[in-house]
Amino acid sequence: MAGAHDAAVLAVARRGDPVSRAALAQELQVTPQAISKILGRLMDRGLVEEAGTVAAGPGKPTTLYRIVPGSRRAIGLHLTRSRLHSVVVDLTGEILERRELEIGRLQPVPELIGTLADEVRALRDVGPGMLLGAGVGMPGPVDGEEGVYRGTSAPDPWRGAPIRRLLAAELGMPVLLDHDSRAALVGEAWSQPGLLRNAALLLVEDGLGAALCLDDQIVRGAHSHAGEVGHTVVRIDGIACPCGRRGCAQTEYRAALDRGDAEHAARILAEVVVNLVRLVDVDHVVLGGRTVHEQHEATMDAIREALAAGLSDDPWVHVEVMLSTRGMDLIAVGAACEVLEHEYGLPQVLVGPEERG
Amino acid sequence: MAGAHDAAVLAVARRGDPVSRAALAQELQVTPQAISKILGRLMDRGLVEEAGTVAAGPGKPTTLYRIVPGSRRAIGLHLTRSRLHSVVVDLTGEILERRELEIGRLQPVPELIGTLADEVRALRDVGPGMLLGAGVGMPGPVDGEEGVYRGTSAPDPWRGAPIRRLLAAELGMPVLLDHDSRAALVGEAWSQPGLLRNAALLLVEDGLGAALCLDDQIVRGAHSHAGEVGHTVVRIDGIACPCGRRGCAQTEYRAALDRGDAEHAARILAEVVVNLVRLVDVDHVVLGGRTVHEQHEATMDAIREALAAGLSDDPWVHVEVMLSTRGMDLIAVGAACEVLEHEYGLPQVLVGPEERG
DNA sequence: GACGTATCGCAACAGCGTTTGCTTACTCTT
DNA sequence: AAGAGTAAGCAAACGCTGTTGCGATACGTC
Repeated sequence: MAGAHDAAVLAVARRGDPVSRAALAQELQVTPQAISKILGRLMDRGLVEEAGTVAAGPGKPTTLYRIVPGSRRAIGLHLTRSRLHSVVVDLTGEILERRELEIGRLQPVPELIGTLADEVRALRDVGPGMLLGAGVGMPGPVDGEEGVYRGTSAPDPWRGAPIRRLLAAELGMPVLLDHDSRAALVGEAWSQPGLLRNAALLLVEDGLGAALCLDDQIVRGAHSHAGEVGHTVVRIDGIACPCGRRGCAQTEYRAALDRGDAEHAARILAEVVVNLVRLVDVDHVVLGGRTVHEQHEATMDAIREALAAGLSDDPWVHVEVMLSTRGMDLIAVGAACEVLEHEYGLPQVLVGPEERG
Repeated sequence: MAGAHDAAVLAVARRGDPVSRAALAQELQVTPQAISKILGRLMDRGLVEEAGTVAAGPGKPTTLYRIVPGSRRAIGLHLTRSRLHSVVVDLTGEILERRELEIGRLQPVPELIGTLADEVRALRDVGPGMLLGAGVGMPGPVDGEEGVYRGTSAPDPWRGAPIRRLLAAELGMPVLLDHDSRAALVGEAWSQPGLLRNAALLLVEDGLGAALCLDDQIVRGAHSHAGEVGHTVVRIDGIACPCGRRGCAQTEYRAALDRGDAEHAARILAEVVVNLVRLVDVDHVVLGGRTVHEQHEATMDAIREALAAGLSDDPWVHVEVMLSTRGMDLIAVGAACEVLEHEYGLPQVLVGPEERG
């Protein structure tokens, strides 16, 4: 696990307040001496710096350390069929600049890559620090490992496009591609380290998506398809869905909205959340996405109510429901944070036989 | 990650066929020299032995190694309100002996501990090898970390009982406690190493339970409650459930069975499985438990059909549906395998800030 | 019997965290 | 002002694990 402790120290530093070696040693369960070596490495890389000393009683005063937000940057793109939303963020995930582009028509893949590359180039020189690369978040089935948009069975010019490889070749920098909801959760977790060890994010845009983080690991699944919660059935024999089944959450939700029944729509989201909590037992649920943002209070109330009714009332099973801290930038910031996470996050756990492809 | 490679080598050896150093080096992505050291350690502990040589062409013939099944043993208990099923298994998870005990009435906790301990003592001296400890699998909310039966809000003499601590004290050996479905999945994964990297197990006993393994990690969740799939809603506004909500899978399933509609019952299980696959994207689904065993063919067909209908038809999203390999011993064997896993499995991943409680 | 080849194993080395002992820097007491 | 007490930090040695280099061993072929 090379770098696991380095990443953990960086995660603590990202919380904002300067920290002492002793506090880090306490939190990571290693000796202060090991923290010295870790901080030495991080300072050599320019990621961390000294932040003065505090004297609290007798003895040598404690040296404090803090993260250097401006030492690294990453670019994040949120791609949909109609718009392209772009941001540059610093090492802590704070936005340095933001761009917005309306896409008039469905571009063929080579043109799309050009459009994406132009946006990245426009942000390339914003802010200080080393630019690590660009992340792209988009809806629909995405293979994050391969960096390919899988698409559905329906005809689609983007289907099967190896976006990561093409864009990386075009730009000459590292590129990551992921599902929009997973990107969003990575972004939320990056800026609130330690809080979302076991969390789910529900993304309500045109469709309904989810992402899971269990034991500090983002769940991608066997085929990188985890989180397709929109076509989860909440009402057997319910409304027919284009996917061929009946009673899918996404279709029921949209039908309720279309007939003006916001209350019932909120209730469907609530049932989805409760089902999800029962299955994987997360203790934090984050809501995000364009649609939910408009009526978030009512939706959150409905979810909290359903959780209270559906779960055991013991205090040790409390589930915190919260709104995304990033608003409309949620996915673009998340895509950028995937790049940061890739470089400076906890190493992916992939042990066991035939560990790497 | 102390012992991660040792555990991985043991996992490969568990598959049965003797293996060479070169093959292990290839599979674990380490040098043959490292495999030498790892095998040396494992042989010192008696877990592995040489298994002859084979000469395949010019050069020094390859030495083969195999696991020593009789070197270790573990005891597994499957506890329900009416029965106690016990097994001893060897290091590979094979059953050495099995016992069955009817429990006439609901025993108070001290008496229950005595009953459990008696069964363990009866199996204590069966078979060769070092006895590692005992595992207990039981239905209902169980806190595997703490080894406590949480129970529901309903009055229950077992509620809050620290079974692990009490039984360990009584027996003077390590004891593990876990949810029945999680134990079952650990058992299945132990005897088929490498196959169930991303898998779900659906356990159909009196209730409906599930367990998840994602990226080779058993999912326990924030409160050790993961897998409570029985009270997942599959039909909003459906049949009233004792849990207070309507349309819970477990209640709908039982209602269908009670009115003799086996086909609809199977369909409900199928919807649960499809929902689960969509959310976490597992590529293996294992079915187990008393109830499903009687009609497994019909149930499995229904699930396969629903998966084919509900999932994209692309070949790279195939989901394998299989029946438990252990029949009625599923949970008892799984509980025993939790002990083996605890001792010789991949180390639990718990990195990051405030990593240990 | 000499030669090529593949496996095996010893020895030195490298990364990372721990242990141990000493130095530094500050406060409090006399 | 000098000394005692206390906490933080540094340096070197060590342990564990896997890697690299090189020589030893065992087999086939010419």
